[in-house]
Amino acid sequence: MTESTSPAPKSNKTPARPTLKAVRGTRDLLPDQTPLWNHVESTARALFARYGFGEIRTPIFESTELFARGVGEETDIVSKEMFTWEDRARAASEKAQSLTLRPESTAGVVRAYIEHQLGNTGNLQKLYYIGPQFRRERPQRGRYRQFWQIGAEVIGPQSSGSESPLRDAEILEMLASLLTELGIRDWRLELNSVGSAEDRVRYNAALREALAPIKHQMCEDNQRRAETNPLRVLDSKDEADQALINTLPKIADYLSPESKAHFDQVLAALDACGVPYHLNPRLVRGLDYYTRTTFEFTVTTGLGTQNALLGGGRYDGLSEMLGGPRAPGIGFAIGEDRLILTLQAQAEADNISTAAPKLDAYIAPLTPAQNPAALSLARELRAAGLTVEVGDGTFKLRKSFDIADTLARHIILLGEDEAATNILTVKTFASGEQTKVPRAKLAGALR
RNA sequence: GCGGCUAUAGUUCAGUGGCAGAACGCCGCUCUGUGGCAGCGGAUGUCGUGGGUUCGACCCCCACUAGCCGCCCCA
Repeated sequence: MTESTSPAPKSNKTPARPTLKAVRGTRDLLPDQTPLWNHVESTARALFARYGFGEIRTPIFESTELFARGVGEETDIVSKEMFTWEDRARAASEKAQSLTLRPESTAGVVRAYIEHQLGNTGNLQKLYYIGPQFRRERPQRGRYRQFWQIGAEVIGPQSSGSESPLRDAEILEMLASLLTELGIRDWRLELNSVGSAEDRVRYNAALREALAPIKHQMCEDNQRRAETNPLRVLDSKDEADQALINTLPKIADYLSPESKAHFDQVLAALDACGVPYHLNPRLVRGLDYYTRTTFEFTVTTGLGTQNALLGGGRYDGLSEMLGGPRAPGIGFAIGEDRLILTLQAQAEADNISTAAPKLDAYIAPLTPAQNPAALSLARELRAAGLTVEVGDGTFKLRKSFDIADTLARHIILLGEDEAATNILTVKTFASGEQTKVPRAKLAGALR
């Protein structure tokens, strides 16, 4: 912070500088918001630790090619939603390269897994991350250009058990526990298997064949999807097309015996844990890398049309797509912004405040002469672990009380008497009780 | 990227082609070491930005920007 010692004289003629604002789709989280964010994040961290996950922090930008190869060139995310720029070479030893703000984190995590040869440990890697992601979409409630995801990946060589249906079920059970622990009430788990890469090829062919004679009866979007990505037709919300969509072949009928057995074991483990789910044969994910188990948790409170709270699935071929060893994996990403919106909407419905808790004490020096002693007392109490704010001796007592009541549970009056005797006057707002407390016993009395 | 709605005080919102408003909040006083209630008083602001129409625009028109809703997409 720099202090301006010689303020320029203000002239009425000086045109005001244009106000700078957070750019479209980004926002500031102010101190009235961040306690809830921190609560969500610390709850997630503690829970992930119980499941043996460790935190990974990957760069916020990566080479564009990573996302092109990992997420898929043809996906909307890569083809039209990325913040990409050309980073020019600055020296002969540097190469110009295309860089991109990460639109999701799984590709980066798998890149790190390959780069650091984490598979060579032979152990299953359980990694989680919390951080911002960037997509150039039209902003809306629950959809921002910089948004936050809390995600986790389970990945490793086959010998580590990374392909086991137990991993899928463990992830889903963990998510159910997290949402429950956070107090999300009306979550719903939608579950599907999109099969192995080979299953998908056969299913896609069947879909195209089934769509060919009927697609012209569908809406424009679905006609386009029928050509470019038939799976996405299943996702369509177009009401008029629903009847036709229901006649299309089901992915379940195209799963190989292995894929089906895998999925059945996932379901069996979920049943054993008592985690409720809804099979949704039309649940397909937008990223190319998903295979077999795919899922989505939705909520009905607070999000409007953006009701997907989190999504994820298995990505058995992603490592190879990025030039790495065979390393099956499964992961998810929670839309933290949406999670917060849901919690806030619930709190509002319940008439519960999400405000930060009050400070333990507010110290009110009664005259400016008491200011130094007030700060010294604050230092002592803070060192003892209390949360403390200090007023100012120029404030009138009434103002001190007003401020103190909005901020803190107790007010400590520090005037000449108190300074002389080292016995402080403490008033508790909740009870209205006022007592004299020796300085040495103050910290204990305020807890 | 497409369509619709919206933008006025710190906040929530009224408002009329002719002086910019209310409530809450904020500040002061009544009240010099005991607040919250009450009474009285006070300050709020480029009426989102830029153009246009008009004697005159916060109001009508256009463009832009941003937010919200739906689509698309996704978390």
